[in-house]
Amino acid sequence: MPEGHVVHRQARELNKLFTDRIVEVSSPQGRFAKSASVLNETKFAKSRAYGKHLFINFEHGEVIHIHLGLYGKWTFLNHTPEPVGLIRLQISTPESCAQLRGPNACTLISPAEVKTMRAKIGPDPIRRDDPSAAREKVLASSTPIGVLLMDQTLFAGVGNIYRAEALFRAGINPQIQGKELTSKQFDLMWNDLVELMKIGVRRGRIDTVRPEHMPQAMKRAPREDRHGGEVYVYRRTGLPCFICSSEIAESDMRGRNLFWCPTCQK
DNA sequence: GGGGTATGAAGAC
DNA sequence: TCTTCCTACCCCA
Repeated sequence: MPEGHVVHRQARELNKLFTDRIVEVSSPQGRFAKSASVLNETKFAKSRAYGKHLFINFEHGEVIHIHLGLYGKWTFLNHTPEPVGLIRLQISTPESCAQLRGPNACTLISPAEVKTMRAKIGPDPIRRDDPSAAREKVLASSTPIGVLLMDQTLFAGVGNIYRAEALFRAGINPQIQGKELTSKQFDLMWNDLVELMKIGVRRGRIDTVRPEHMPQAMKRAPREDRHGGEVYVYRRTGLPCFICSSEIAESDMRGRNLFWCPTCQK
């Protein structure tokens, strides 16, 4: 259940384990079996992450496109066990094994299709892409900024947690239209995402609480969050804001859970 | 054992 | 805006 930082980490891990290695490729669950058999015993070239999309290149130009969706998950092991659960894709060498479960997408695509997909992926804060085009679109949009932040053509790799946390840190109400933001606010938020997501890639978790608010954050109930990081608002509904003590609010925004502080994000 | 939930996004209306 | 897809895990009985 990843946002962009996780996918970038997975791309690195796959490269570490398999780049330039002849790999076994299989699909124990069967749904990717035909493509897997084409790639089996060929050389793994390189994996790359763009936003939440992962592309794996093989020696003869074949590419696997993977999108984890809500449930997708990679497991990395130093041995190849008997399959447990539904494994869509397994890549292995005698020393390493990567198992993919529950992806939204796992397909063999052509270089031309890679190009088409890449064109639809917007600037990625982790790749330090140029956000100029996204800035222009956001500042002209009558769509709420909370919706725009989830638009992968504008903010590739940003998901529900980074959305909520970036808006909180900027003191911006999620309902505000894109065009109500100033250029400066956009840049501050973009640069903040660059920083937050860089930390996310390094640590493998989402931490957004500034040092001065950590004492309040550490006082919370130990079971309060299960996503692993220290955050201001994500899944803290009804709990006191670390800055103003107001209750964190939750609502539905276009089918996704939205969290914010009604006081700090007027 | 069943129901609800989840860090996502495409496609049908 | 709604439905669908994909899987594991948690909570409750």
